[in-house]
Amino acid sequence: MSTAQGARARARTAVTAAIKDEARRQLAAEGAAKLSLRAVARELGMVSSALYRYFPSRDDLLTALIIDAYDSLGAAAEAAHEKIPDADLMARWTTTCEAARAWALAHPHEYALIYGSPVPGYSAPVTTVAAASRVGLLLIGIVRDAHRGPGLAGLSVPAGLRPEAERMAADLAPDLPPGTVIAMTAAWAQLFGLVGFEVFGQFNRLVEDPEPFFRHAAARLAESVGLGGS
Amino acid sequence: MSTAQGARARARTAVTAAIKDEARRQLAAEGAAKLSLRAVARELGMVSSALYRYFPSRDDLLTALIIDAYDSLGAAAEAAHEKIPDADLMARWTTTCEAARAWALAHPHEYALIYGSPVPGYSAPVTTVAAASRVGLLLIGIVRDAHRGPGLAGLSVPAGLRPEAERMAADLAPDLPPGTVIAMTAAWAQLFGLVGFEVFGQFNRLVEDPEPFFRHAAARLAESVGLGGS
DNA sequence: GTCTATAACGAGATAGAC
DNA sequence: GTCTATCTCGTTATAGAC
Repeated sequence: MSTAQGARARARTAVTAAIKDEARRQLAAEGAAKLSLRAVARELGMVSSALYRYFPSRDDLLTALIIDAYDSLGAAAEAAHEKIPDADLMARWTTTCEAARAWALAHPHEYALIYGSPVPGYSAPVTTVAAASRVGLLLIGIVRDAHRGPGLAGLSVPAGLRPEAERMAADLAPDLPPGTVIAMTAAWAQLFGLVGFEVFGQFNRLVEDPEPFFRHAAARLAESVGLGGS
Repeated sequence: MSTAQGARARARTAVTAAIKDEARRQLAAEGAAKLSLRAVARELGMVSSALYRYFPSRDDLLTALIIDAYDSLGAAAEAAHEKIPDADLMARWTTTCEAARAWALAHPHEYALIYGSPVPGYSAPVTTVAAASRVGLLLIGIVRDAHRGPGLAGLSVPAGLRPEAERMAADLAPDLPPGTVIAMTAAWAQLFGLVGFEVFGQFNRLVEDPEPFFRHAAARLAESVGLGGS
């Protein structure tokens, strides 16, 4: 794709990338709320109006950064996951979780952008959901493979949650038991609860060596969706 | 205490409260990053320098808002918890979790302030930790009571986590088994992972009725620290 | 002593004329 | 695309009212 580009298109992608790089730098320094097209332009030696040829608005630049962050996280998780043998379900799960944690620690400001407080006045468009789902889909795939093997019992759900569980299963993974889909959704949120607490400093002065702590918590999360022990 | 106040002191608390109220309003509208002393003063019909009689700096105002938020959350959780009979450990746990969720949904911007992305350039002082620990202490108390009863087995920890587990137990709850302390810390982070995903909209278009979903997840969290079933 | 108001600083954002 | 005049901000020094 990039080899087939003309010079004009190549220049355009280069400038687009430079804009996003500078925007990410500002994200780290000032936070998403203060991201300003003018400041990005100034730092790049451009005039602010020139930026509008690349991003029609500040919100569109934000959306691009969000999609990039989700994709970067998703790609990191997928790359780590691919190296594990298909049969080792538990290792596939924990490796994926650890890759998500490692990415978040390496990119705390982009992590804050996608899993932190919403940016005031900004509402993410539907265009972001595909990228946002990548880690979740990876985890679903692992649990799906576990259910292909010998009889793995579905997890139970209380009566009041039954309709929601069935609706969610139909939406997300019709081949999985509803109780498992519920447990996976919770595990997904809980995984990012653990990651967020570490990245945002909530564990400071409390957990001294977060890596083995996280490793253990991720393994227990796997059990909560029916993988491994329990 | 407040009845023994003179007129001077009463006026001072009233102005302090008005400043914080207005600051909270701006928090909701613009986010913590854009909290401005001048804007608060303007809205109150004061001059910005007058605010320095009440808060020595913008960061001190932020700190006060953070402590207030933690205390408000803690008080809500404690009030809900108090109504449950001591013997019903599972209900004490789930009620506390549900109170935290309800508070977060009712105060999303204050929730973002304490559990969302860090405010750029601001670092929370140690003064905040007492208020920040209230919910955690509540949960520890429940599990402690569970261990007072008949033989409740401690949870296992892998060898690599053993030293950390023992250090954390010594710090947080010397009377609880180290594995349980680890599990509780993870459950605490996971609880706010669930709450945060809902408050920040990550469950939009995914979980239609979050209340029974959360109720079930909180009950399963209780099991993960050794309460009830499992 | 306790407060509020005026004025100013240095730094940065912004809007509009050119 | 550039320049300038006018905003904002946090913060301080100072002077005066109660």
